[in-house]
Amino acid sequence: MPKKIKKTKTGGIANKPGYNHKSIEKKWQKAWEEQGIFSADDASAKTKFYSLDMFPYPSAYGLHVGHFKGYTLSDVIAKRKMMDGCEVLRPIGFDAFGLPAENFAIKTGIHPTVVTKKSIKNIRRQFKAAGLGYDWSREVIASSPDYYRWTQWMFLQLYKNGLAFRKKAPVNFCPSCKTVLANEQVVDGRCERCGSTVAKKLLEQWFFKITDYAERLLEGLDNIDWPEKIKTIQRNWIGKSYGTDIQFSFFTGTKEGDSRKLEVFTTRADTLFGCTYVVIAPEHPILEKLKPLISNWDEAAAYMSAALAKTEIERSAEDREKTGVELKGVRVVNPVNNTDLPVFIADYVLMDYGTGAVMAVPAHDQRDFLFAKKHKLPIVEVIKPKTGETTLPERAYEDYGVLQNSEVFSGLDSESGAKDIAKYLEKRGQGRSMVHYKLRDWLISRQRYWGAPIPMVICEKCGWQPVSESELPVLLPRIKDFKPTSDGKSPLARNKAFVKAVCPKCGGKAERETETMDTFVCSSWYFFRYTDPKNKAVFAAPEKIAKWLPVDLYIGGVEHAVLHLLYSRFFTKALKDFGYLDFEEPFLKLFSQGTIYYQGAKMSKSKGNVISPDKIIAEYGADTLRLYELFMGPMDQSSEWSDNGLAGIYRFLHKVWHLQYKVSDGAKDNQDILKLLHKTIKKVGNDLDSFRTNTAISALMILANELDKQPAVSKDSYLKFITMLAPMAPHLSEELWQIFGQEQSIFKNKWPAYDENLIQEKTIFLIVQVNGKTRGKIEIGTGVAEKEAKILAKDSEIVHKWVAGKEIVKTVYVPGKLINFVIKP
RNA sequence: GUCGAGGUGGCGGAAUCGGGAGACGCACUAGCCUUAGGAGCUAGCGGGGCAACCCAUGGGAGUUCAAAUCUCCCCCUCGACACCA
Repeated sequence: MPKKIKKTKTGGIANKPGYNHKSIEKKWQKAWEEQGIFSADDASAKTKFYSLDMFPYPSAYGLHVGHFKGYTLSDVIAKRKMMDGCEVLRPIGFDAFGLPAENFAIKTGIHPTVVTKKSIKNIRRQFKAAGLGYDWSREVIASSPDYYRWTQWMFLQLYKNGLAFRKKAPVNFCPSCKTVLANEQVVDGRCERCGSTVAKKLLEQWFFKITDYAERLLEGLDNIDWPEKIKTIQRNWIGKSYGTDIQFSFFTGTKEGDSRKLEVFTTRADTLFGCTYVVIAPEHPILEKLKPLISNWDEAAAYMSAALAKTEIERSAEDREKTGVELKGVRVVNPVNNTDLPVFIADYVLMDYGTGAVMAVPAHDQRDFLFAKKHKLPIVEVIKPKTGETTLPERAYEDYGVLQNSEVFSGLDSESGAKDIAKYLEKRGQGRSMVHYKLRDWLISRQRYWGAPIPMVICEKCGWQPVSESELPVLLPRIKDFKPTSDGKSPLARNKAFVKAVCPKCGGKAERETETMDTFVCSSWYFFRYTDPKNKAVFAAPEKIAKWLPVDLYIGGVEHAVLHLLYSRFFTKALKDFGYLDFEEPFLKLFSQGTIYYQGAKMSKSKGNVISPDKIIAEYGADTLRLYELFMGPMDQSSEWSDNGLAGIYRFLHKVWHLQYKVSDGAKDNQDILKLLHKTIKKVGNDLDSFRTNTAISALMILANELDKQPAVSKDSYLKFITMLAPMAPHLSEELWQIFGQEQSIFKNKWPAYDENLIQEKTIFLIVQVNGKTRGKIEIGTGVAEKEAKILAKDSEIVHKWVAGKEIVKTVYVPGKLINFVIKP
């Protein structure tokens, strides 16, 4: 339990009202909404600014304070932009389909429709209570038919352009959620949602061909202002590698050989002479064709089915144990030296990367090394380390070096030798330079109820047919029995009325697809819909898209680095190719807020360490919560929640409130105060521009402390101070603004400008160092020249004391900063 | 293992360009005020030393008149990926 927090009393000066967040926050939230202060005007001629927050999934538990860090930051930036004269689009909605709502519904027995509606209402209330300035007129809810109609439309566009297709493949299946999952949703072999161990199943499913866009998804990263960290995660996920596809022909003992070829992929063609066997993935389709040649087929077949039955965890848990079976009766020929080599199947080779087969070079690849040791296969060393030191025979030597035992290539540097060997193979039609990616196609089918139905029907005669666009949406029926089953079928398959369909092509008997789409499909395009959320003719009118997009600032958690953020980029590129857009990167600038930890762990319902904003807001107010989260530290760093930290912020807001009683029209500020004020305006502006809210607040605290020491404060200075505070503590600032008789909202007011002349110092303190150690400072005029400064410094007591007659061998002068005398010891 | 981010008081952090280390806030200590204090105000608050001063930004070396900041090596923490050929 959080310990009791020290509270500041709300009273203060006799007969004058104290700071009461409860009354002012509710009042302004209502007023802003009624006046539409934060609504975007499509017709505005001002510079547009599209500020996007990742829309939340409507958790039944509501949001915790950790969620508000990002939302608050973007709210501050958006409000600042407004005050800078921009027309700001700041929408919000709910990612309402998907497993969290559905799993909660299954647990409680309440229908997902009901759960979702209730959860949305609660989170909407939380957003409003935090003073987040969203344009509620543009709210989108992904589970509502006028939204998912367009999700289905998106599917159809992808289908028509060959980017949505069915494929039978080993897919990830979560036994607890009873559905297949995308690669990106499997973390460490476990379901991202429930943590169950994911099984492999061979199923025919719907995929989006994101792999077609691998290169563009990679290239696009170079031109967007995203954190390097997230770009790196995406680059690694796409996983481009350059290498060579090499063809090994099968050796049958005859001169003609066999017309069938085995293609392997390698990034190390330089090691080809060291290849002593080849390995094929157990799922490789070529095995079926080789069956007649394989004398130990039963043994091989047993290994294949065992490999398929293994989960990712089992397969990687056996990390060092390299199992496999030799395919007796099959051998291949190394194209460079015509030696014939044995062929193995082993599950350390993956089907869905490269060609699903590798050339094994035990001397120079650790995995092959372990396998060769275990199966007593020859190890041929073809690279001599340049340094003369080798890791063999303990382990494979994997670095580059000088080629040996490689016929004409011996003696070459192995890194360039790889290119020479690749060229040699290419000339003879036995290989080619090739690029492979780790990225795999996006599996979007889900055997679950709570999602957008896939708009396809299967006809007995015509096969799979898309539902006509005019028939959309394919409505998700409200069924009572929405629980998933283990038979691999969607709950919708049990609903006869839904399944029954007519073929759009021949008009004959057909059946509707009963699977629903991955919820990440819904979130891949929602930022377009915000620009035109009620349009019934198109997903968003072209002129609205042109007006607002791309998104200027997207703030959200790093957890979507390879999920939502990759999928959305893919959708945008595809829509551009279909002719709907003229840009292909949706989010120009991305910022990822750090996680808030509590009691040493990420806040989560399951760990029981969540802090609800409701409680904090009730006790201290939204402004305190906001300011505290902005003050905790750099916004991109994770930090630990501290109950005590709130108190300091609460005190600061009280101070700001009570300062109003020192303000009078007649009061004039002295030069020091004016200088500090203008310095603060400059600093807060710069800090907010670079999201350094912690130092911006610090600067405002310093100014407040100084103002508090004055007997009186001018109205002008106070209002400027309040204006700077407004994006961060909107309620208090608006209230004070109002108290001083301002008519329009503070957010319609301009961000204050600073006067450079007022900031200019007339004198500076020149730091005096002796041998690089600071020994004091002297006050001199800013215009003082080097020569004069030196004389003044030498004349000072500091130098007299520390130099004391010793010889000055060198003087370093940094204008306006310091002077350093280097003396003989 | 690979890649990425980081390591500064009792704590969160500041130092934006290589130029006074510790801003601002929390916690703590003393005093004032108060019927009371979990309020407010004043002062103190990295370590050592009576002091002059000395030491100090994970550890070690280096560059420099000058290093939290730059270079090299090492240690630790967190995050991402992880049999990717």
